[in-house]
Amino acid sequence: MNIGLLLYIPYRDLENRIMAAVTEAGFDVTLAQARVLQRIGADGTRLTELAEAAQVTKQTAGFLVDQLEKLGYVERVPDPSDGRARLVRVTEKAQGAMPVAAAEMARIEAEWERHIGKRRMTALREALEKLGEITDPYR
Amino acid sequence: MNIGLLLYIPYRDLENRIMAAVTEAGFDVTLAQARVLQRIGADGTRLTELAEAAQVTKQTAGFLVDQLEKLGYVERVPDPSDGRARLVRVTEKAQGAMPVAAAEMARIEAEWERHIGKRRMTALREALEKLGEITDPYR
DNA sequence: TACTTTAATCAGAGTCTCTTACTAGTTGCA
DNA sequence: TGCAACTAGTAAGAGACTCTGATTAAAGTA
Repeated sequence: MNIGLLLYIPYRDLENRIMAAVTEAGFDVTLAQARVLQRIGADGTRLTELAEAAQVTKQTAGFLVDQLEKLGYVERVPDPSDGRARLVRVTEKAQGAMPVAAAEMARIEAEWERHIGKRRMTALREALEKLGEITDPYR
Repeated sequence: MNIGLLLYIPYRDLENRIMAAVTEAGFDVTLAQARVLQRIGADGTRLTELAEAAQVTKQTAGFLVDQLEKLGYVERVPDPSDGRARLVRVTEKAQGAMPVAAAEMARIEAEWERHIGKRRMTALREALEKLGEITDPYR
């Protein structure tokens, strides 16, 4: 079976379940918004960096940040080190969603490990991390 | 690092490269169209099955098949076993694209194996296949 | 100061996907 | 047989996402 599909199937399952858990907990974000939200660092992140990390154009990232801002999940503050730039930061509201996502992720990982075994799970992680070295464009 | 991202990064790289190779070879299909095209079986596949396999609604699948039909990559023929249904089949034109995609995929897999080693690659496949048992909704 | 680059935004369009509602053909069962 | 329930597919319309191209403002540089 096609390695692409093999990678995609569990990824999609994970993503769907995490989104469902977050939505269930009352946080109303879309998948695209979540993908951006996820990349925002603790001290705030510039839009351009966000766009690169999420692999979308700056326009798209800006569009999504606009929505997140309206929903109260992020705020834009001036970047003290560069007058042109602004830092996107997550608000307290968004921080409430993080543990929900993390808990669901932990639950899924535990399930996966139970099904394929601890050894295979470790091997999976190791192989993927090594693969990231040549497939991650932002590293 | 987040297992979801770990899965997604190589997947995305693979997909991007295959799409680039197919486009380069003169086949003008979009990603969404390719995702549907990929699932069509040798004897044709019903729209509903296609929608399920690609995890989109019937309407979306129909929309994409319409486009593929206009582009000459697929054709719809009556399903002899059910008067309501039609079978979507790939045309000769589309069959020309398959080897291009397959060749690029083989090239990528070889690269990956060179980087992470034969043993890890085997372990990766094995883990993913086992994971598919619980994460593939269409199995 | 003038030129080049970079961060972000604006305007507009195209693509993808969904929900709801519908038509037509099939199947199960009284 | 005849009808209710189901299934395959389509239609209409809206919303979400993403892109290209152009613009503004601030830095950096010669």
